Amino acid sequence: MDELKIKVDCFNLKYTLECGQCFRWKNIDDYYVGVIKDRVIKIRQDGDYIYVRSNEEKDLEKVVKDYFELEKDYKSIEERISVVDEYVKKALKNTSGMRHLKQDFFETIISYIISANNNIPRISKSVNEISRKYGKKIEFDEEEYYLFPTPEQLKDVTVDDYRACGVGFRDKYIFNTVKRINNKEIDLLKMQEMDTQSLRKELLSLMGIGPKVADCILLFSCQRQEVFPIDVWVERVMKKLYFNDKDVSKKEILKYASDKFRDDAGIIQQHLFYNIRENLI
DNA sequence: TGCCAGGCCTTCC
DNA sequence: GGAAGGCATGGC
Repeated sequence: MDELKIKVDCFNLKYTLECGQCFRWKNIDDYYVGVIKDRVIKIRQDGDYIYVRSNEEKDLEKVVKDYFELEKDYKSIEERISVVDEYVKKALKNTSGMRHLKQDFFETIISYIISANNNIPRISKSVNEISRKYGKKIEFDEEEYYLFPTPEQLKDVTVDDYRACGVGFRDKYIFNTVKRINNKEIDLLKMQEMDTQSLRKELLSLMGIGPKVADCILLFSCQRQEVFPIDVWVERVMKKLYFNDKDVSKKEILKYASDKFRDDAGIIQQHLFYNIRENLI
C-alpha cells in the first residue's frame, strides 16, 4: 500500500500528539499509530512532510487534514501570540507547531469526563479499554485496533461495566451521559453547530462535566480556541508566571487570561500546559 | 504511608 | 454564590 505524503507548515506531530489533548495515539519507533473516524492511521513526520498509511485509503488526505487542522494558518497565529509577552514567546519557541486536534465529539466528551481528577496514563488506559470492549475491531498490518464505540454500541453497557474499565467514580457520569444521548435528550450534531456559550452551557448540563472539562471539549474537538481550561497544571504555571505564586482563585486566573490572551487563550493555554508539564518553563 | 492526578458533585452555609 | 468534603485508582 502506498504511503500518502503531505506537505505541512508550522506543524509538529510529536507536540501535537503528546501535549495531553488526546489519549489513544501510541508512539512506535519513528511513527504514531491511532484511530481517526473509521480507520487506523500510521503517521510519521520528516521535516516539512508527513507520511500516512491506513487500512482505508478513501478520502484519506481529507480525513488527515481535517483532524490535524492542516488547512488552518497556524503560522499567523504563532506570529500573533509570540508578541504577547516573554513567557508566551519562550513557551511557544519550545513547542512551536503544536496544533489543536479536531477530535470526535462523542469520544472527547467521554474521555474528558474520565479525565477529572485523574492522570493521563490512566485516562488512556480506560479509554482504550472501553474501545477494546465495545468498539469496532479493525485489522491493519496484522494487528488489531478498535474504534471508539458509538453511543448506540454503548446502549446496554451498565455502570458496573464502566467501572470494570477502570474509570472509578466516573462510571455513573458516563452511563448517564450515554443514556441521555441515546434517549435523544441531547443532540450531538446540533450541539456542534451552536455558538460557544450555548454549547458550553449544554455541555455543563451533562453529569461529570464542569467548567474545565467543558472547555477541554470545546478546545480539543470543537475548535473554540478562545476558551481557557484551568487544570492543576495551568493553575500552577499561571500563578508562577503572572501572580508571583500567590494564592489566587481560578476565577481571577481566568479573567487575567481572557483579558491578556483574548481569542488565542486556548492556544496559549496549551503551550503553557505542555511547557510546565515537561519542565520547560 | 500519604500525596497527586487535565475536577465534579453534593451538602452546607 | 462560595467553601468544604468525598470520591476510585494507580504511580511515586
